Amino acid sequence: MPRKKKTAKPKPVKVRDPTTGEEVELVPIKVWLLAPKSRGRKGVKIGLFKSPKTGKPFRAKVPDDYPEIK
DNA sequence: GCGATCTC
DNA sequence: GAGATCGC
Repeated sequence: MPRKKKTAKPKPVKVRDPTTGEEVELVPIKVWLLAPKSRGRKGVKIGLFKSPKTGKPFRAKVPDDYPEIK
C-alpha cells in the first residue's frame, strides 16, 4: 500500500474529560509512550487532549496500539 | 515511583 | 516547578 496519505485518519479515542466528567471521543493532539527505562514495566501510552468545553488540555491513556503522534 | 509531555 | 496521566 502504496499510497501514503498525508490525510491520516485519526481514530478518536474515548476518554473521560475531567472538566465535564463526560466520556467523549477526541483525537489526541499528541501521543507518546510513557514508560520507565527499567524494562519489565511497560508503562502506558498517553495522549494529550483538549477539552471541547473549556479548551483546557488534559492527558489520558490511549490504547497501546494507538500510533504515536509528532 | 517510574517514565514524557504539556500548560499554567 | 507542579501537577496530571496509568499500571505494575
